Amino acid sequence: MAKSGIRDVAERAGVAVGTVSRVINDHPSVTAEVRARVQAVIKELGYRPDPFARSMRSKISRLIGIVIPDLTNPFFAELVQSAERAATAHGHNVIFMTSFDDAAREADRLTQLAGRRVDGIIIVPSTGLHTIKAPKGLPLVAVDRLVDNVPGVAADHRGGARNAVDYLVRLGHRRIACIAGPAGSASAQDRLRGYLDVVGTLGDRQQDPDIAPLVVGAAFDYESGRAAGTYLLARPRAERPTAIFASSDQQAIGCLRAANDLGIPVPAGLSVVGFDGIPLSNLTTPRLTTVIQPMSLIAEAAISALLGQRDMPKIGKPHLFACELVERESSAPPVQEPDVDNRLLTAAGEPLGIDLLGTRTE
Amino acid sequence: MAKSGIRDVAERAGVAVGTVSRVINDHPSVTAEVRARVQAVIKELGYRPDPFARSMRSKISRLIGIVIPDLTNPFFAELVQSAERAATAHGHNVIFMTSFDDAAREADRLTQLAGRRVDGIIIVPSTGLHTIKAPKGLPLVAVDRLVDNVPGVAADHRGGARNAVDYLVRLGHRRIACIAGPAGSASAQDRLRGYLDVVGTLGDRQQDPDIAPLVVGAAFDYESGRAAGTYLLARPRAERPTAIFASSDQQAIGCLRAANDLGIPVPAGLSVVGFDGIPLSNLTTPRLTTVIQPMSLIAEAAISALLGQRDMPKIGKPHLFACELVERESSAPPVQEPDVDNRLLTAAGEPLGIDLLGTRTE
DNA sequence: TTGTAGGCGTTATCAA
DNA sequence: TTGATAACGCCTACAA
Repeated sequence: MAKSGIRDVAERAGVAVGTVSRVINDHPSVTAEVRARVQAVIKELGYRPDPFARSMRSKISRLIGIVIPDLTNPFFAELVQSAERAATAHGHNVIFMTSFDDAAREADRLTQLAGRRVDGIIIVPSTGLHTIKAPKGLPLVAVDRLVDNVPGVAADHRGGARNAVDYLVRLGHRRIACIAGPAGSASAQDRLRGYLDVVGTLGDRQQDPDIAPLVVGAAFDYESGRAAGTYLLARPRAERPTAIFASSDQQAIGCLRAANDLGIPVPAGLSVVGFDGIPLSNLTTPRLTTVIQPMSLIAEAAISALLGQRDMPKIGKPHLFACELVERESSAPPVQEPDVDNRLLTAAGEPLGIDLLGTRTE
Repeated sequence: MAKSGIRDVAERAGVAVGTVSRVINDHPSVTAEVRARVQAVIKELGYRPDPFARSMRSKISRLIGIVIPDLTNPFFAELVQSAERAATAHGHNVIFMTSFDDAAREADRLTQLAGRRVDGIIIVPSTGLHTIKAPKGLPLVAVDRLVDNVPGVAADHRGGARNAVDYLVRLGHRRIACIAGPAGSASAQDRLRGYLDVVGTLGDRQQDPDIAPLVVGAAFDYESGRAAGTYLLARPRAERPTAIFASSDQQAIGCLRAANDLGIPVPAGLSVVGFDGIPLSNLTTPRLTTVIQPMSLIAEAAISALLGQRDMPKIGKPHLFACELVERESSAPPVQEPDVDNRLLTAAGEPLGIDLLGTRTE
């Protein structure tokens, strides 16, 4: 049998096509009796409305686009998975795209999505982007990395970072280094700010050079974390940080690796705290103390903002979700150090690559 | 200005709508001059053909669906990413869906995809599935986990496993355990077969009970790997395997963790070999010796089979891609053992959960 | 090569 | 509440 259309159903049910349409779309003004009859016929004929014809008229695709820089990042993978679940719950499907963290490609993807007439777009902006050329009239929400001209939802990166570093301070650490994320990432900047919030108020820098910020920039991935960790740790013990706050779990894990390569025991000789709360963070050796972002909450909020049209965050006033610090095995109080001449430490105390917070490159 | 349609373009260019359509679709029978003029107008007006109207007529959506069990598995994440890249290269977009490894949900997703009129579907079947109810007339290709009634492309799991275990044997190991994947996974079965291929021909079992297969089943994730590893290693040294072949990198990494928890040094006291070649495998401590699957090749092959319609693997004759064994730091020759009474080992030599290869549950 | 017109399967409008 | 009918934007014979 040829696939049946709405008119087949109408005819078989003895009603007009309009009525069938109303039944399909749950329009209130249909008698219960008629509705039942029509639905019976629909089931009988195995009728499935054609999404194209439908969208052509209604201008609604029930499709949303999601663009992320890199699915290899487990954090984004979790985001995509959660978003898909939420979208499905709202009766929508998801077109997935990767920007490979490239602004040009990202712009192209956005255009494609607009061409597809998606109902909305969720985007994790590519690094370095601070403004997005959104197709006119297309709901867009930025997730995780916030930008200036688009509504956003994200974790409270700054607050989370603050908690993490504060925790290290309470543990007794003073020489706390920070592996910052890429300079172009808004979330990386916020985490760095959180770090500086705490370290900056740590006491009198004249008295104790150790408490100066020690920051090195790196990409978010494992390997960059390892490189940054190696850089930070490859110096005499007296100059070496006793704790490292990494801007991502992947960096932190790379850091663990670096410490291991250098024969530095964690947490005995070094405390490491990560950020994100990817599943793996709980399975490393030692298990990673980290700041967990409530990913599924964030994804759901983004989706329902996009689809529900209510609760849409104002531009410039993003919705922020609190993070949770989980204390695991990679952090501990610093060990007693052999006497050292503090004057030798000045060099190490100098801020490194601190221009990360410099002017934005529009 | 209201968004312009094909007739606006036609009018503005002084041609008929049919001609414009022909230009859009690269139909050969259009004068170069006319084509140029039309294209100029298209650009001038910023005209974008409506995909719905277009698909409604042509029955082609330029959309493909991809359904995987779990994006949290970095291996699948890489697959999705590669597939998206390949699909984009073919002018298609990707609708992404998660089955959460649940057959019912998977079936529902397939139905949805069919309803969307996608041009084809790539699926990593959920565990335990050996046959797929494919929507009639919809090109479908199974990736990684092969099923009986659908064309498939995957890595040569069995060959890869064989190489890995063979490598351990050449290193001098005899008591080689295998952490098998879930019983329902075809790829897990193939890897187990590869393991058995080698261990089964290892010599005279009557003479040397050590060479009997030692298999324990587990899910593919970290935690299951850790549990399985703990189970395998929590016995007297003399009965303990000297090498473990895990069916996934995640399992292997969990295993590393278990070994560490039990104070067993790797590779000095235990060799571990994984499977998949996820990025993380190169960043663990120690770096993991593993079998790398050529994911992007596999994804590309799947896409071009689906879209190119040529090179479509025959049902029952899947396209297999060779894996590469990379030797890293988690494997080494077994260390000299203290004398032990071999007769005590018989129990450990018994196959465990070997029914993994039993009859399929259709 | 180009123009014309019919129809794809729905939804929306307007009467009844 | 229901029915009839005109769009929706495009493709594709078929005719010129």
